[in-house]
Amino acid sequence: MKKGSKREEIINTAALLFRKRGYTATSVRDIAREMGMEASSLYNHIASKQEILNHLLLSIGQLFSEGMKDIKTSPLNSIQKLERLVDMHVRLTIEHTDAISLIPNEWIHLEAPAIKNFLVLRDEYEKEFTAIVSEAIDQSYVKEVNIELAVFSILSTLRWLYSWYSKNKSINPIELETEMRKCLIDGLRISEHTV
Amino acid sequence: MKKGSKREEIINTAALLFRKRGYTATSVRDIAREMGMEASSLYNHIASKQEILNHLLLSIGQLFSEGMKDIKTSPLNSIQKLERLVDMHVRLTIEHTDAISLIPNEWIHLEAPAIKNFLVLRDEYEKEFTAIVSEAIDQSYVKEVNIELAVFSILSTLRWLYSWYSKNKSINPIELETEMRKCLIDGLRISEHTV
DNA sequence: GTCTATAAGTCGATAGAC
DNA sequence: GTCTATCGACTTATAGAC
Repeated sequence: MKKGSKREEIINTAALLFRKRGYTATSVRDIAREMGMEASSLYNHIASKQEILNHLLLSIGQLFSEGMKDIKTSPLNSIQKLERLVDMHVRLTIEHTDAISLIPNEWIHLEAPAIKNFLVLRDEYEKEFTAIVSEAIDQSYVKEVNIELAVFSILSTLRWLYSWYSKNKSINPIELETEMRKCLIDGLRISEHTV
Repeated sequence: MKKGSKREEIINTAALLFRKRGYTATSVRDIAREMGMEASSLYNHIASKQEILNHLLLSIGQLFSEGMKDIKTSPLNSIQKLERLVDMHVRLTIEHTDAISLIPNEWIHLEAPAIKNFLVLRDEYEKEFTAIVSEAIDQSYVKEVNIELAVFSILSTLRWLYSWYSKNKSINPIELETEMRKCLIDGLRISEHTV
């Protein structure tokens, strides 16, 4: 496993601590202790604690934006795009568990102007997600539901998947994608027509 | 609207601030400012900041436990119980939005022994929730899915509902229950047999 | 690039006057 | 029950020696 720069090590260490204790409750000294150095030494590699949070959230936000763009511009139909979105969340959750854990809550500790950049990225992502669900309804792949609530429901689970994955790392990624599509798109109930 | 005691006012004010800024980033002085008094005066009504968090999380946990007990011991069948659980989350979210917002993340800031009490309540609740889904599968109301992942998926959305509701308070509660049951149990996809 | 020392401020909580 | 004053610990971040 290739080792990153010391800066990257610090950022990854911070991500783990931010996930476990929260951004505010994690001190620069905590990060330094975990790195085996003094707090002041960290400042040779990072500008501030805030910069770490900013970097983590905006870089993971970029990954989601790029993934969304690829799926949106693909030749897949709307329901296939929806399935690919679920798969992308599963894959990014497995690859960037700690950074992703900051998305639901810790973004509130971003300062201006970083917080605005993050919220713009998030809003754009949700709009594009909503457009795909809307298209799936128009094309009769999906039932007529409250679209905003359906998108919220799917994204809530996908954004929290990191907490489930943290405790179940041995699951096969393909199986996780399959199960998530069942839970989020297909539904649990056995329809009366097929019983 | 009946006004509570000053202690209750403080706790409700703290809940709102904890939701918006997080427990750690909310100072006792912040709570006092919102109450229009000095920080030291709060201590005539509460023992500590930690006591507020403890009270909020354990009292809301009690409400869920009691609701679960009522549903579990009811004469409903398993799929009806599952629907009632969704309804209960919706109702408690509407009635206790701020306190419920602390469940996904802020419990990590509980100290011993309160944190253990909270986690015992939560684990019991999840076990009983899982048992009901399991029963629904055995009785062929629900498809054969990864039970733990399905429960996680449903609870993720229900625990995050407070954030959607905070921005959409005008929705009719009955409609919200109906839509959540569709998203979480029935599924979005139109099955091939019914098209 | 790492250290020691420290600045400048905030934290939760308490003492004691009124 | 509310206030002013304050304690001691902790916070992020910087200065400067090596």
